[in-house]
Order: sequence, then C-alpha cells, then structure tokens
Amino acid sequence: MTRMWQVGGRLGAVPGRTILHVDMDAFFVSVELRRRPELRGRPVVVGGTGRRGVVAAASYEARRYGVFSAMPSFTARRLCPSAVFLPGDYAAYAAASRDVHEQFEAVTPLVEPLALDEAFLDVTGARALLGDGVAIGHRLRADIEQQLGLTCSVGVAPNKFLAKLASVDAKPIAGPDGVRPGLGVFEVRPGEEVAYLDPLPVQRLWGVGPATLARLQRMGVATVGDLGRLEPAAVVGALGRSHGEHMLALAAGRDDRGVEVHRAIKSISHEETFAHDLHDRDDVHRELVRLADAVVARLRANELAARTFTLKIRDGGFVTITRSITVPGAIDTATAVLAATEDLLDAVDLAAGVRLLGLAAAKFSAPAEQLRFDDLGGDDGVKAPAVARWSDASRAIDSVRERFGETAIGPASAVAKDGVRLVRTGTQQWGPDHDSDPPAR
DNA sequence: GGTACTCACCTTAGCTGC
DNA sequence: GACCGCAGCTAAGGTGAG
Repeated sequence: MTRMWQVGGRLGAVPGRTILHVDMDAFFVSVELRRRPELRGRPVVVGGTGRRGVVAAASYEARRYGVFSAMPSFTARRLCPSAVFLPGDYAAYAAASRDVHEQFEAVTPLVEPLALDEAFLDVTGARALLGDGVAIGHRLRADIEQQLGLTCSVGVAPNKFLAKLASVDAKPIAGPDGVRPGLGVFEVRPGEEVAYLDPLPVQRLWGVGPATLARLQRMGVATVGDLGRLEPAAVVGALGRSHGEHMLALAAGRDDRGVEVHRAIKSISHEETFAHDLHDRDDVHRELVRLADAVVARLRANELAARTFTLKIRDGGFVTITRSITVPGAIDTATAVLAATEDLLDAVDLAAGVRLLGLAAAKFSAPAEQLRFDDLGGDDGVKAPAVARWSDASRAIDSVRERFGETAIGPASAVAKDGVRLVRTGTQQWGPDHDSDPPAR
C-alpha cells in the first residue's frame, strides 16, 4: 500500500483530470531580447539597477555565473560584471503576458493566472480534441514560440501542485559548461506521484521556505519521503495544524484544489524602498501622501473601498514594524486614508531613519462614505459639500490620469522639495533604479 | 557588509460581549 | 461581583510564493 492511503485515505487527483502548469522561460529577459536581439547569447539581467535593487530575471547565460531572481543587484554585478543590466519595463511585460494568455485561452477557458509569466490550465475537457496533456503541452510551446517569439516550459500532472513541480523539470539547465535545452514538457503520470515525490528535497514542496525547512531539518527531514514517513501528529506539532496537514497532503501527492479562473482581490498595497533612508518626518509624510494616492487610485480602478489600512515601516537597521487601523466605513479617497493613517505614522519613532514605507488596504466592500458630525448638513442629514467634493475630485483625477498618464496629476503635498518634479505614483517593482542624492536635511 | 515588491494566509495575543 | 469559557474581532508579526 502506498503512503497516500496512510495520510488521508484519499487520492489527491480527481480521477482523469489533467492540469498543465505553463511557465515562461526567463520571461522578462526574453521580452527584452525580442526588441534587442543583439543581446542574445549574452548574460542579461533585468531588475532594479540601484544599490538597493534586486534581480527580477536573469538570462540562462547569467545564471551560469550564479545570478538568480531576488538576488541583490549589487551581488549580481559582483558575480557577473560582464552582464548587461536593464531596468524593468513592467508595462511591456504585462502586454506580453496578455498575448501569452490569449494562447492559453485558445486551448481552454479554464486558465488560472499565477503571475505574469505562469498559469495553470485545466485541459481535461480539451483532450478529446487536442490529444493528451503532453501533446497539448508541446502544441502550446510551439504556438507561443512561433507567434510570440517566446519560449516556455510545461508541467503535466493530475493536479496543480504536481504540475508546478513538473514544469521545473522541463526547464533549460544552466551549468558551468553552458546552457542545455530542457525537455520542454515533463509529465508526472497518474499512479507515479509518490515515486516522483519521494526523492525530492523537501524544500521543493510548495510552502516550505527557510523557516519551515529549518523546523523540518531539526526533525531529520531532508526529502519529501522523509516527511511522509513521520507521524502526522509530530508534523502538526512542529508546523501547526493548518500548515502541517497541508504539508502532509502535498507530500502524499494530494492536492484537490481546482483551477480558479476568477479570484477576488483581498488586499492592495504599495511599498517602496528609498535609495537613501529618510530622516525628516516631513519627507516621510510626503511619501505617505504619495503611497495613499497610489493605493486609492487602484482601489477606485477596481471599484473597491477598504476599511483596514496597514502602515509598514522598515528602519535603517532593517527592523520592520506594521501598524494598522480599521475604520467604521469603507473609504476610497486619499484624504480619508491619510486622515486614518497619519496618526499611526505620528506615533512611530523615526529616529533610526526610514528605509522602506508601505501602505496596504484590506477588508474591501463597496464605497460607503463615513461622515463626521461636522460633515453633516441640516436636520435632514444631507451630506455637506466637502465629502462629495473629495469624492468627485478623486474621480476627476482618475480621468486625467487615464487620458494623460500617471504623472500628469497628483497631490500637491507629494511634490518633491525642488517644487517642480511631480513624484511618481509609486510602482518601483524591483527597488530603486538609481542611487539619487539623499534628500536635503 | 548586503537583503524588492505584492499578495495571501497563518498564528498569537489582547479585548469585548455573552 | 468574580470568574470562566467561548466566539468574534482587531492588531501585529511571521512565512511563503512569484
């Protein structure tokens, strides 16, 4: 009897289901190489180019030198000084992602986007027309390469978790001796789940990061098979009930989550690491205005308003704190959000400087303007003009930005100290792109 | 010495009401 | 009135993914 039955008494795969995990190869770099073909074959790194930036994507030639995603750009430059470093162009990657997803939807409507460069596809219903999962995977790869000039790797399996692992085994391999093409498509067949999983390092499981790995290693766990052989009670004791049971299910190859085509947004956040720590409270406040403006713009774009706002501050010593507040009624204007969060900021000691500032919105509902007594009009409780004006002004700002661009208009209190430059609305995906002068004290 | 951003989910603790 | 258990909510922090 296999381990599958010991843990849950239930096979994870829905009988006959075929899931594809499609993962674009070095996606951001590949998009850059389409418009700069002269860089093909060279080590190329995309990401934040400043001292505090990180690598968003590295070409396989750069990976030969040990350069990987999420590595500080500073370290990447040291490892591979000959690499071409390019700042990220999020809009271009999003556009390419839309093209790729059109290819997915030509195969099946059951597509769950996971990120710009990857998705799950439930192709169970497409098999009768297009062949088995492996055949569909090869066809998708060929179509994407021919029509978009981009390459991808495909994992095929009876569930999402195994398909995700399988796509890694389909990837090209960057070694000291060069870059070898991968299989392109790799399948974990039904019935082979445990045999495939058992020898894998336990950190390949979805949900095992550095903290969980350390706990499992203390229990003598090195492989997925080691984890599966532990007493369930011991795993739950070490990892907590929810996380522990989930890990045991994955170790047994069980994952019956379906492909979710539509997923509701639960939070919207913006955060930014500054090229130099901020020491002046006014500077920090100005950044808060900018972040609030960016967050509420996205709230309104999604026709949402939020009740909970969380301020995140990382100081010069890399110590991070969060402070949150929940307001009685959902709000979606910068003035209301600032009124709610300024007190949180004022209560924080900023003596160590501010390296990063972030603002997140959560607990969404339809916009419901929360009035104060002094916002109320006469005996009939008619809304005073102030509230309506801010709401109208916010929507007017949205219209101007839609027509003239994100930087066309913004809060006056977020204008930089030179009094001229309108500060960006804040999408620094991979850290500061340059190391500008510190703000004047 | 260096360590991004966005989002989701979990745990723990404290508070309140019943 | 004091205490207990429980549920629900909020706040804060941690973890993990891509």
